[in-house]
Amino acid sequence: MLQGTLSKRDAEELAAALKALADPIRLRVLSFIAAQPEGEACVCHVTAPVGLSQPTVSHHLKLLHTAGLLEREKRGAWVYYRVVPERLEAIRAALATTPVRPRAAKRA
Amino acid sequence: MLQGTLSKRDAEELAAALKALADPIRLRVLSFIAAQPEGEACVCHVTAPVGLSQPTVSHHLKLLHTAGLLEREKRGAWVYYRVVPERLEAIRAALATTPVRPRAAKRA
DNA sequence: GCGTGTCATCGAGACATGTCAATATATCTC
DNA sequence: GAGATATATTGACATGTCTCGATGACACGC
Repeated sequence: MLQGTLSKRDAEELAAALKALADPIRLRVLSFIAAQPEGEACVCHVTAPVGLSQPTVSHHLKLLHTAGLLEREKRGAWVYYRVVPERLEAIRAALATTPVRPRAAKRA
Repeated sequence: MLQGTLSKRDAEELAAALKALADPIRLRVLSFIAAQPEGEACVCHVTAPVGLSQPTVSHHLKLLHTAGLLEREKRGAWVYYRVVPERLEAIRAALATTPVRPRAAKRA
């Protein structure tokens, strides 16, 4: 997708997605959740590893969710977050400089 | 690289690289330069397409250069910038969730 | 050397972001 | 319903980022 000059709208969209990723805390949260055996984690489970207050973690989770990188599922009093690999893959594909191989980005 | 939980340092490094990309102007600048037939462009050539002042464009170019995404070459009064595809590729590789195929990330 | 053109840096203003304490909302248990 | 636990929202503060005009630094041609 980085072949021709990006349109204003495309650039803004891609930048918004990258902005969600461009934070060390959010990257750690994302990788932490992805690394769970069940592939999911509730907020209270994430707070300790990153060493920040619960509201702050909640805020980051919200940003990641809004960016489509995490999906949210409420189960009782808990809220479980799970990574959306397709979304991450789409962002990676958007950064490809070499012509996108037809197969690689196909599965949505 | 997004397999285990990212270390603090790795997360900060990757976040810094993504921060350089996470701006619509910089994405457009990057794609614009990459789209040039010669693969390079001088500052004055970039200013008009993005519609911002010269100091602002210079600032963005500096950020991209600092992040290792652009290389700088001075030729007379002009300064030419060129995309460093390996750097972009490294960032893409760092975002891979699926186990990295041994071949893909090999060429540094 | 002087004017012109290109690029970088500086300083300042406007705005966005990360963080927390305090509070609100929701759920479960008793 | 009261108390306890989990999560989200609010308000406030500090810090970072984007942008510009003004200025500085360098190269070229006369």
